[in-house]
Amino acid sequence: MAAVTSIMRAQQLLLAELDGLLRPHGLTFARYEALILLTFSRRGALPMRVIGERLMVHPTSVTNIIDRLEEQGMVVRRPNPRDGRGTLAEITGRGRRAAEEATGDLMAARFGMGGYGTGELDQVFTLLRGLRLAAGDFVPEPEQARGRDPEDFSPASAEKSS
Amino acid sequence: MAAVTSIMRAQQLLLAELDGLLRPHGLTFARYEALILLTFSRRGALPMRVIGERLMVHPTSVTNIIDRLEEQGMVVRRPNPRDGRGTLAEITGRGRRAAEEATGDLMAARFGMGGYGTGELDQVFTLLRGLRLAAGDFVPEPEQARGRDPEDFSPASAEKSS
DNA sequence: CATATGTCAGTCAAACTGACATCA
DNA sequence: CTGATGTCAGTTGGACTGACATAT
Repeated sequence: MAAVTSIMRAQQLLLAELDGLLRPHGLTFARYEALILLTFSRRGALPMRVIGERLMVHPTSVTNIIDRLEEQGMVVRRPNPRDGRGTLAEITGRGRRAAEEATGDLMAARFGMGGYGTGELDQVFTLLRGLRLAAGDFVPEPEQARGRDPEDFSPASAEKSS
Repeated sequence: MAAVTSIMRAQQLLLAELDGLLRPHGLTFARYEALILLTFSRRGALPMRVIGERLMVHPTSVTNIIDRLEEQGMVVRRPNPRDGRGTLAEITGRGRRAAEEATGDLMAARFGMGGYGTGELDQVFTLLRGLRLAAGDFVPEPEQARGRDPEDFSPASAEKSS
């Protein structure tokens, strides 16, 4: 139970700090995650369904998140040329700029994990990996290849399959 | 960033599972935490302010949580005899029963941490302890209920400055 | 007086259910 | 036809701000 409480509280504290850092950029962590996901996709665009899968959020939450990003001009909706039912969310120049600036601030604040060394950050990731995998989360490989972004290989395959 | 994402996602998945387990008991995790806190207090009653401190939640959130628990008859409000401004939240028999039954269900489900051994649970707690302490959270002493696992290698470093 | 406690009204972002139109 | 996709309307639980009454 102490472990569960630790995860809950750690998230609560982290989210408060990160949302505070993101607010000046007009973003919340949920919207920031979606923006980063689009940033790392090949074409800067992903089907709504894929965004929901990767971020593990409900379809209506994806609609909500993209609604807000679209109002802010950080994303535009386009019909999916490969699937008449589908909609693509595509990041705009303004979206890329916002993501870039926000990431700069987050990195300067060490993502709220100041005081943790590389080894410890690695332990956190590794320890929680099992929990995420058991729940069907898409978990990237542990980082080591610097040139390759671990989240960059999925969108294409997901698009073709639909 | 991967570590932060892991904490966020782990919490999201855990919370969904725990809330699902608690729903039949008419509880959410937030309300369950408050109930447990009262259970472990000496007199089964605590000032609202203390509840907010321990759970790291906003005063208005405490009001909200206690409102709901009171509507459910699991808690009653009493004036604090020691402070004319203050209010005590006191757990009722029904509240104790609900907490007990809910805890039974959670333990049966291993608090959503099935697949984790004692040593790993200990690592999670120890690793996140530094983050919580840095934010001023009230963190209990590490558990020694079961035999200590000599598995943790860098517990001290997580506690150090941050 | 200033400060602390708790509540109230209202806002906000998010997660959800159920229904639905559309298309594969 | 069934099933997948995305949206809409509405609800819920929680976090928050600002104002406030009351008491230390």
